[in-house]
Amino acid sequence: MPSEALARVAGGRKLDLDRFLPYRLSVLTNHVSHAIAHRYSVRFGLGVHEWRVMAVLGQNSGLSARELALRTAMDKVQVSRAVTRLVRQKRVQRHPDATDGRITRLCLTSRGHAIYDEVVPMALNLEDAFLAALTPEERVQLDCLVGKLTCQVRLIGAALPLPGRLE
Amino acid sequence: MPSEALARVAGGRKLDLDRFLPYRLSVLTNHVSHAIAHRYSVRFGLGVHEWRVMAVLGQNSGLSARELALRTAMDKVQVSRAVTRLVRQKRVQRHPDATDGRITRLCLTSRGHAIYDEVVPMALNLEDAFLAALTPEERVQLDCLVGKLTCQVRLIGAALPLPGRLE
DNA sequence: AGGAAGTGGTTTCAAATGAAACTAATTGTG
DNA sequence: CACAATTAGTTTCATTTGAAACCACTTCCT
Repeated sequence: MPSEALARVAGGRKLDLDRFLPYRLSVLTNHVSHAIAHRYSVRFGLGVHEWRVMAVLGQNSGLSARELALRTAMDKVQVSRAVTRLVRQKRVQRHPDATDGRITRLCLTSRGHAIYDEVVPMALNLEDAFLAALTPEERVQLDCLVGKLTCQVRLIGAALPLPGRLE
Repeated sequence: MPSEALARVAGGRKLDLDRFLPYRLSVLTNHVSHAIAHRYSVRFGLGVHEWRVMAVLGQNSGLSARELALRTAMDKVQVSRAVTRLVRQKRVQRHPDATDGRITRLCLTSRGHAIYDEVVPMALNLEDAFLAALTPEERVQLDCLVGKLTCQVRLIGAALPLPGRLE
């Protein structure tokens, strides 16, 4: 009875990390994020969160912090901090909202826009470089699969509050 | 000439975050990781890194910290800290290596194994829950695509040291 | 053998993070 | 109108993280 170097059985199945999808996804994503982040961080001193905020503002000027949080999947604290840094660097500007005193509307400064216009092609080129490994059909598949999984993970996440009711 | 609310053009293309693959992957992965981590963290006080170490040791007992780092895609500092915590909790044991005094070999304690045997089915069930969104063929596709992308990202990552030579 | 260079692993220190508390403005309600 | 309940956003504090410096041991080289 070989006692170790033998993965434990669980519900009849073993856990093999190299075939465990969440793990593989995580490794893949970390590498991708790092590769991209590395490029613009060395060039502009931009962190991931800062860049995300800029990316969304570049597309959609005048959002509030809360709206940013929704669109970036960051929480409001992260948004707040990223915006603070960006404002300090004069890459983003705050404008008080006309009708609601709690809200500040955010947009890129011209300086911010200049950076945006430089980073976007970097990001797109890097995306191209990754996708170069796939055929056009495979890219369509990927798009579809990621969409479905994202949708599914939201469903499951919604059911999460329940503690250990999985088994 | 509509000056804003109009994404800037970059090399002829706009950046639309919702269609930008690295971003979508990142959001997806974060949700998945969180969903899983949440479950075992509430139940066992296990962090992501600790669980990864345990997962690998459960499969392959007696690895060194460096080998763990390779298999988990964590760096050696993270491994060191995760192992320190796990040892403190008596979930992992260190054994000096017979022939190389720098190395310590690591393995799960019986206590660690018990946890492993409980977490594995949780993880597998959750994986099933995600994959339930896909047909069997789609799962095969996904497997293949993730493999190709992971391979590609390694290639690109290897070329990374070059600073801004992308454009 | 003996010192330089390399490796495994831990520690240190500054910066990033997350959760909860907090401020300020708004909305709702009696 | 006044006062509780919400919402936007910031701050605080304890913990985590990442990078570089740091030991201890081994290997390489002469």
